[in-house]
Amino acid sequence: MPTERVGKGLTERLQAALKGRGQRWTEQRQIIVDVLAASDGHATGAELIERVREQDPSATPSTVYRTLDLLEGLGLARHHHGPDGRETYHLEGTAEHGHLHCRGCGAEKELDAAAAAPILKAIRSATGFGADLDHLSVHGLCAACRGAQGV
Amino acid sequence: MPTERVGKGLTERLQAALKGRGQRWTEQRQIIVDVLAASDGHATGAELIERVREQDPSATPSTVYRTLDLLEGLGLARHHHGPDGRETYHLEGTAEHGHLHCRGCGAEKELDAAAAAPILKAIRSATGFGADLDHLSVHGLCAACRGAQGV
DNA sequence: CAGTCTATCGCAACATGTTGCAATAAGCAT
DNA sequence: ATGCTTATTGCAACATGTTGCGATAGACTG
Repeated sequence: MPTERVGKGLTERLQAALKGRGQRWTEQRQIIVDVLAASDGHATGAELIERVREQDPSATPSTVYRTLDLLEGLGLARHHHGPDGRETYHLEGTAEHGHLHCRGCGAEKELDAAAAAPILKAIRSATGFGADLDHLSVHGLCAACRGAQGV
Repeated sequence: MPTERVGKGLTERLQAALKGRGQRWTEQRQIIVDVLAASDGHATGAELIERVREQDPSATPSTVYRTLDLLEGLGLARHHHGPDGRETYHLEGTAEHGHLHCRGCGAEKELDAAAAAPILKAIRSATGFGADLDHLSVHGLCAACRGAQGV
């Protein structure tokens, strides 16, 4: 449980992608990818920074955020905004999913691709938009809270 | 064009609501409500602060944000998060609506209640959630950008 | 009208991100 | 190996919000 290193495959894919664009592979980037892989659910920027600093105290927030941007540019990481506007990050590879935030009980549920399909379809036919499931955050009342409030 | 004051009705409703809870009506709150009413679309916190300061240079961010929280607690104002995590605020009374952000061209469109109805319905039947249209932000690609990218 | 209670205000510090700039160091060429 | 180019880093400053605290000032009491 482990400080488990991310599979070789990912690191090498990354290295290759960077090289192709004239960019560089550094120890810090390795650490950030590892941390991201280890916190495979969602992690806020602050959490990531803290964990990266455990392995390299010299790391600074700007480096971490810039690396996250880079990883997003490469399609290897994603971020989305929580109900409070804070961001959470995760590695691509986790199944794409949206989020449901209940303002009644504070619960947060994931919305997987299958469940989301009809929603994305409705968005598309109503608006023409092809929605990003990873950026879809729905705020509202869950079934239980709706019942409790008699809505 | 007008520095137009908000209708008497609203101010008085506010005053009454506050008094009932042992809270107070102040000049600053009047100004903030006026500013919010004048910028009836959406305004970010920073914009609101700037406009409030035009009328009362002594106003501070904390006061403005705390007043906005208060107004939200009274159900008189709302906020939601933009694509960059920044918040935007508006007075209740503006028609409830969601937002569509295109990551291709950067366009931002409003999603009115009629267009959103099938979407909310799909969310409800897929998840049991009763979604808040005011907090619904969809990120994705608009029809034009999807075409351009051949998606 | 003076006194009291306490909501509200302004300030200062903090939290999370973002950005500009100079110093460092990765990767290539010789 | 050595040097060169320039991507990356660290720092410091900034932007947007949030929070704690002492001072101010509303609103009610006598």
